[in-house]
Amino acid sequence: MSKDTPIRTPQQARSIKKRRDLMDAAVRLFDRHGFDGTNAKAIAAEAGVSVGTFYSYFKDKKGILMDILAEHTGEIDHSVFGKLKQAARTGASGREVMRLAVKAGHATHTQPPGVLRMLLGMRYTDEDMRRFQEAEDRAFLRRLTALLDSLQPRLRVTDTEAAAFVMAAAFEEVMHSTIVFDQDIERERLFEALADMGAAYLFIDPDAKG
Amino acid sequence: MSKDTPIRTPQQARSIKKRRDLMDAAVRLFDRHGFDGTNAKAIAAEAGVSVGTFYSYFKDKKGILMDILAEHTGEIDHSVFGKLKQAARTGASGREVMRLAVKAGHATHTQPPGVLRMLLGMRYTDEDMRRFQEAEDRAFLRRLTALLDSLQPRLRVTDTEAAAFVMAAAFEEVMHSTIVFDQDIERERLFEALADMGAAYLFIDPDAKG
Amino acid sequence: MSKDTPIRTPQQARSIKKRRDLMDAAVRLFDRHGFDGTNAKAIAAEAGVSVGTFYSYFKDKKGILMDILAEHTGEIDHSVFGKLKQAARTGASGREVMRLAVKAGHATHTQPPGVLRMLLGMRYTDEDMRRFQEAEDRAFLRRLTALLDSLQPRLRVTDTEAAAFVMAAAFEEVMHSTIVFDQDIERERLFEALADMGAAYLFIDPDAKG
Amino acid sequence: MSKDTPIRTPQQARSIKKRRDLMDAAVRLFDRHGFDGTNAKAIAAEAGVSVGTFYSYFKDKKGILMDILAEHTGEIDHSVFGKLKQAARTGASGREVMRLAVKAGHATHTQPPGVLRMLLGMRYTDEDMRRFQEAEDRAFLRRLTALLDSLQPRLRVTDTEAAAFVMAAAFEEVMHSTIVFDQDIERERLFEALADMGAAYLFIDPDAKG
DNA sequence: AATGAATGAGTATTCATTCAT
DNA sequence: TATGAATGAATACTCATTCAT
Repeated sequence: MSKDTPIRTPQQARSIKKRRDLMDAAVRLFDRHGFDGTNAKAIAAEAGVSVGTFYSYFKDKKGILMDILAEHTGEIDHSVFGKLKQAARTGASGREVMRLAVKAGHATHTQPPGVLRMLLGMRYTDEDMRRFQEAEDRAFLRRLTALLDSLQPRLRVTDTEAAAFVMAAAFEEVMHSTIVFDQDIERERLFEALADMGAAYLFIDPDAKG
Repeated sequence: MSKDTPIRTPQQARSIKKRRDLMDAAVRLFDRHGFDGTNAKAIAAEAGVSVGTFYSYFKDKKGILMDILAEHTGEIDHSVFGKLKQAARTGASGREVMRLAVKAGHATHTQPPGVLRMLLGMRYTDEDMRRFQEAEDRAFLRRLTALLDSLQPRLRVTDTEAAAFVMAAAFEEVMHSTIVFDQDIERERLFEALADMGAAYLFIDPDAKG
Repeated sequence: MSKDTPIRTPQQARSIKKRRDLMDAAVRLFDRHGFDGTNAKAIAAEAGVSVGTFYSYFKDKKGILMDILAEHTGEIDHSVFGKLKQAARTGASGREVMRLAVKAGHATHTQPPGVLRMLLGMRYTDEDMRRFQEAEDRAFLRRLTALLDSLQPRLRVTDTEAAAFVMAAAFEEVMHSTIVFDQDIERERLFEALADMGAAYLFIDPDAKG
Repeated sequence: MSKDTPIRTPQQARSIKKRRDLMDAAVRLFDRHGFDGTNAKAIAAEAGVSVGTFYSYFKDKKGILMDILAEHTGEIDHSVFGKLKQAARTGASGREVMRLAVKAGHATHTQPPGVLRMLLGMRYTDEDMRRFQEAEDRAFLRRLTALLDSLQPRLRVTDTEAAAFVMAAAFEEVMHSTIVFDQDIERERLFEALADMGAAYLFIDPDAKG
């Protein structure tokens, strides 16, 4: 019931490496076989340790997933919004800002495709995952809305919150589609269309220098 | 695969009804508990028949899912594209066409939310599902591209294929989000933003009557 | 969550036999290895069926135990109290009644020693078991108290409830000891002492005919 | 068994304290969670040392239990039998002796209820435990028999060995019941009944002064 | 003396699917 | 046609114990 066994937060170099190894192994296997298709024993084996060791570093099979996830979070926003704000401030046109956004959005998706697929799937399947991503989405939307607000009065949209939502939706879906599904259309054309969409939708004069 | 007990394609009225009952039962349970959370025995029980009977109507647990899916397909395209083409031909403005599209797109999602969630999740999880939906998406894109082409020369986009993709992506994601996830923003505002996005992105003069 | 899979209550002869076989197998293994030392797979194997079958007849590993237990219950009280009341009514002396009681109490313990040991152990270990046996004990005490009351005015005890408790405690412990532990003293001497104790403790004149 | 790292028998003060701490910690946890519900790591943590240290003081998880047990042994007999013999020698009536016995028997159970429950359960479960307690019981019976013999010719029982067994059984069971199980009857009534039983059963004239 | 990281065997339970009746 | 009893593989997680440091 009230058992102890707290999860080890490694300080020693060897411990840190082992944790790293386990997470890398997990990413490898999740990428190949998905979450349900991967079991703790296999992760441990792939990392060259025993199951017991796995469970001393991670509370759960889901635990290691959340930890992997956490690594990919936070950096994202900073890089994306940082770049865009700076561009807007230094006189870039709406179209240029959107092209940057597409590039940044793409750069953001660093996970192996299989991992991304798994993550996306679990949004619909796993309650914790849904909550986690919902929180992330909300935070992202707040920042995007703020960014749009800061671009006024160059914008043609007035409900920036809704506009942010629609833009984020379009971006996400296009990004994910190009990564996890086979597409007939080359990625570059899609990215260009995406940037064009943003430029035409959001800006009064997409090509006017800021 | 090469089994000798082929799946019954029911001709008799009673058989047809039983098949119907099973599919309805499955939808009910999938909606409540998802795909993995529902077992064949439970579906049979909910439909008031035995597991054996279930397996004489459907090859698989996945089999019934695919059959359910198949029902919801085809009708969709017709209704959506039919309405839009007619509107465009009878002098609707770009904005009006987009508003119609949003409405139609929304009307298209007739499945119970839980079923939609399950379906969306399985896109990323199940190979067969992915293939099925990829095929559907491709067909949809072809028709949407054709629709856009038929709207020339009123459009500002030239790569209609890419534009169709981006529009479809935005629509899908917004629709799905509003159905399966909790949103802070009211649906109507999102729909209006979506229509506005399409109008501004696609059309040279969104408010000009066709 | 709300899965179905109700436990099969067998009507067909073959089913009944299988259930019987499983329970007999379980008794055999519980007797030899105790509850924790026996796993469902082993019970199934001993009964010549698969684990799956085990779980279609019993909810749980504890389920089969409770079912085994239930078999040994109820008959007990009837036989014991029936005999004693009749003896008292037909003029038996206090001592004769007590000798009967000892005999009946002993006859009541029909389980194999290992099973009894397991059951006794689980009283202290398993919450469900504790509750079950507490309920049984309470019922038993009520009946025993009533029996004593019906023997008035031949008794020297006045607080029949407490007397019943003490008598039951002594009986139980002696019975259990002689069955599950090694004793230096021959069982017959213990039984005679037990009857003598009851006679001297409860009755004003233990040897007076009723 | 033939390992070369023998269990430390502490001579230094610090060692003795550590051993004490571990045993106290174990008692605390055993009381709360039982034997199976407590693991070596938890005991070590509760005592503020490492698992390794635990295993340098005790051979086993069972080892610490046996050591705890050993502490509670021996003192018991002395106190109980000492008091009773003295009372009998100084003119107490049979009833008075029995009342003293009840009081002493009760005072003897100093362990926390959870510990007692665990111990009682393990009698039936663990071979070592059974042997240990069997040995204790035998020794206790020998002394009790001797005590009874010393009370002759005031006794009505002749087979003092069997009488001792029955009395011990009744005492033990009543004590344990009142400690580890919920009872409807107040302890005092049970204790009075117990004393009355002993008086009436053992003594020719329970109220005659010795 | 002390630490605590590492090991890995062990177990209850579910469920898709088959097939004898 | 229909039944539902039977199968058995597959999986997450715990914990007593060791031993290199």
